[in-house]
Amino acid sequence: MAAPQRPVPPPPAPRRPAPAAPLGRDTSDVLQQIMAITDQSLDEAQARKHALNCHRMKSALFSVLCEIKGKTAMSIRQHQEEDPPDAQLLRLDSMLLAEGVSRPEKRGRGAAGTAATPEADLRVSCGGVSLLPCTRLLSHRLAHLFPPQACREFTTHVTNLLREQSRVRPVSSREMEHMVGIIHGKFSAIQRQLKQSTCEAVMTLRSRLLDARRKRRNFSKQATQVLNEYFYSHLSNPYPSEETKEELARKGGITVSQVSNWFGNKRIRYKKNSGKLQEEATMYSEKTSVATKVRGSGGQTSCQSTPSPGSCGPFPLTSGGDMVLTLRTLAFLQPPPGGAFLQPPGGVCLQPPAHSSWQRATTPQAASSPAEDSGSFNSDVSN
DNA sequence: TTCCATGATTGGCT
DNA sequence: AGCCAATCATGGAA
Repeated sequence: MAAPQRPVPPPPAPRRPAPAAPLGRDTSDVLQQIMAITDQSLDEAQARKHALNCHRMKSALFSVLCEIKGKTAMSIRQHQEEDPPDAQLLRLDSMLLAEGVSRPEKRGRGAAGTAATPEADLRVSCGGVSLLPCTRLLSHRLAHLFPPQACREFTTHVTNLLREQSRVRPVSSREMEHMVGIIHGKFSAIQRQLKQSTCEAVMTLRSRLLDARRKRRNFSKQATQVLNEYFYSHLSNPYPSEETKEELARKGGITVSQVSNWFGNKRIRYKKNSGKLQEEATMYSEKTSVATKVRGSGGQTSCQSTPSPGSCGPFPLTSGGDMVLTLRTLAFLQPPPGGAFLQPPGGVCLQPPAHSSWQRATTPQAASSPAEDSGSFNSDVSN
């Protein structure tokens, strides 16, 4: 096996008059100074830089570096004059604009008038649901993460750095252009990625909101019944406490906020249409009446939880006394259009109670506030 | 398809 | 924060 070829040693340098210091040592000194320059303080570095610039070997070293670079320079890709307009970026831009996340670029004063986007235009309508807070957040995030001047500033910084370096090492203008091109490329990649993720976030939000609307389902019969029973058995004060709401939510298999919504809607609709809902009220009253009779005749008599004193079971509506009051309140609180009070099923005509204040709009004679009743069944008893 | 019922949302009020 | 009133959007019956 042949011995590997050894590189041919460079021919011995022609003899010259001996310098003040050996050449090799001098060169390595200069190189060491260059290498160490980054570890020094600014002042030290400035001083060292000046010393290097004045060094008698500087021009020789510079030309050697140029030569080495000329031989070993990587093939710098001919940088494109100007990137063709990125279709994807344009699409993302127009989408963000449409979504209200970004604002149209203002091109001079004349265009500013048409480009100005009022708050109302930033509203992302999604079936009446506003995405504005989210788009504001995204817009802010986009501007914060990617300020428009960032690329320009960074490019200027790097160019200055290269100019500075060109005093100690060869930096061609082509190389600088190449570096600028790289920076622009990187920045537009970041920009594209950021815009894409923002678009995705907007789309996700939109679809979630649409789904939330679309997936509205009527409550189960169980839930409706539980809610209606409570409502009609507390007609004088249909404002369940937080605990009661939780209990109702648990029983109906819905959330507490759905219970709140339901009571909000129910109160308003009942007030608006109490005459029509009379039938429903009677139905639920009868249901609770039957349930009460069943329980009273040897059924459940034990109290499970008592959210309000004086009532038995999870809700006051299960008590017999409550039933009586349900019928009474029904009679009191649902005046016919003529204004006369209904006669309760028992046949006894009762006077209107003073606690029907939640219907103040329709029964102005009411005096007390819901807070005074506080969902307690005792308030019904007191009347 | 229309109409009504109903659950959810929003803005204003206290 | 809770409530009211108005409104929107969907479900479901006719």
